[in-house]
Amino acid sequence: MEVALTAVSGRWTTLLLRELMGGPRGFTELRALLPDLSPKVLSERLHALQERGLVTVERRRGFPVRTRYELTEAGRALRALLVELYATGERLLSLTGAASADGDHTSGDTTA
Amino acid sequence: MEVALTAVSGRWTTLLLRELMGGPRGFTELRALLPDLSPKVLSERLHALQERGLVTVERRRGFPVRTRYELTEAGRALRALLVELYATGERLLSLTGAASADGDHTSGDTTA
DNA sequence: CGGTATCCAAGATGATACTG
DNA sequence: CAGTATCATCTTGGATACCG
Repeated sequence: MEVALTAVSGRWTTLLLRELMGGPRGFTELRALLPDLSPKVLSERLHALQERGLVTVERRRGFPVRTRYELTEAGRALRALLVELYATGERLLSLTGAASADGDHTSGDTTA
Repeated sequence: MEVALTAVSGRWTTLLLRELMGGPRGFTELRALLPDLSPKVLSERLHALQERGLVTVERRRGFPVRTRYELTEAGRALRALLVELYATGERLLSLTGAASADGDHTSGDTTA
């Protein structure tokens, strides 16, 4: 559990992984997707993900420089965990009586 | 995802939840189960879990004082997440080439 | 038994500015 | 475009001692 928790822990990490699940992204592109994430922290997260073997980087020489961050198979293996985090979050919100975080799908039934 | 992640984040939190999954426990009992967890941090975790509605406390007057910490329904709703954390951890370990944490079910192939 | 109060060391995070 | 360097600060976790 430690390794899984470490993989997704740290502020912005889950959001960053979520963006990468949608396909390869560049540095500035990620900055735009996550506007409140400072370049320093983004850089740190990306390096951490690389060290854990969850992300690979591909650099295209030329001008301007192009970089692509892409999930490895191990990185993609986190999808089920992210889904479970989301599902558990929803369950918690309904059990503890808070409002849903995004659109209104608390309507009929959140018990499923 | 934030709420689910918050629920299980923090050092010792998953281990603490794991113990509580086994049934109600007392403070000193938890200390014994998690020897390296200081009383201050245990106290903090327990309060945090209460604030999030994941744990309830029952105090028995008399002597000596008896306290029982018990998971609420919301707290028990975390079981699936803990299981997924474990499963994802295992998957990560085999994909990134580390040794398995428990029994050997890495048999097939770690060379890829 | 069941905690709380203090103090301290480390790490995480963020703002800002600068480089290739 | 794609980062790194620096600095200040907030948050965590742990050791220890003490209280009801």
